[in-house]
Amino acid sequence: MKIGELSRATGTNIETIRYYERIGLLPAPGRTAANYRSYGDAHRARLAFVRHSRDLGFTIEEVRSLLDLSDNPTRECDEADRIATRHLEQVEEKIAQLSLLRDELARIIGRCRGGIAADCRVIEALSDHSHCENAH
Amino acid sequence: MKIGELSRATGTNIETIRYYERIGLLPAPGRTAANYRSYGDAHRARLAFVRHSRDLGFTIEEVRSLLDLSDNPTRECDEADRIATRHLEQVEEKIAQLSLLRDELARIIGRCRGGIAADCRVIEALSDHSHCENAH
DNA sequence: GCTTGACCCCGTAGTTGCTACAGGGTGCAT
DNA sequence: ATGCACCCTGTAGCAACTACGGGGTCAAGC
Repeated sequence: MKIGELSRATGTNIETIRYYERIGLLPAPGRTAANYRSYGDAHRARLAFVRHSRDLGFTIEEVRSLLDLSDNPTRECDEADRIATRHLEQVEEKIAQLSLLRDELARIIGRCRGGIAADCRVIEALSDHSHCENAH
Repeated sequence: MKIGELSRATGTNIETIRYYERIGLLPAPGRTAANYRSYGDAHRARLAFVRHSRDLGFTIEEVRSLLDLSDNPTRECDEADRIATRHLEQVEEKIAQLSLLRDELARIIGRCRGGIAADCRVIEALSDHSHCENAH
């Protein structure tokens, strides 16, 4: 298939596919006589793996390691487990941070009664960190 | 005070302070005879406002609008409220997304029993989106 | 008086993960 | 032959910094 078809099949921007090839995440495919990229099922599966991993929030470098493991199926999978576990920890930490943020924002907004900026609780709260309840 | 002192006082990288000045978020301060930047309390307060807003996740452009309101205290504060409310919605959406992610990751990792990559559930789950329970 | 070190200056390039051109070629239908 | 959709390459842009190279300034210590 040509790049446009692969793009539609995987929900990936064409520019992104070429970008992945450039940084060595996807192998360079064969070319047609007209120098068009020509992909097969293996390419599609690999790109799906990449997209799925990226959607789950893994960095490009993490995806590279995971692909590497996937390419060498006799290797121990400790590393995949380690990468995923560390990522899960990061996601959990991010959720905790954002929850504090959400509470702080809700508290700030809740105090605003409209009117002019001089009396605005949002502006005031931003000016003075000491009004905060959480560390952020 | 000089830039290093302001940096320590606000917990802001020196390069970041110069960057904020370059993009017009902070006013250019006076200079000493040796051409060193010289800051006063007003600068420190403004930078604290910026840092606090950035810590709360507002974009630079949002901070610009909020600073503008803060500089013009007779204006209506509807806009500050609108910016903060929209931002709160975005934070809540992000938390919801990350929570789905966390569940999916936990589910994937929970299935891994160690061993070689050929049998690794993490790799398998990444290869095949159909194993997922959530849309992401 | 001269060096050492901490601090400051500027301008530019790098980071992550794409996305968007500009300026061209290809392939098929009308 | 001419329109149109599709493809190619290479480079530049985005956010929000961060790092670097190559210099100037200033007080302290020998």
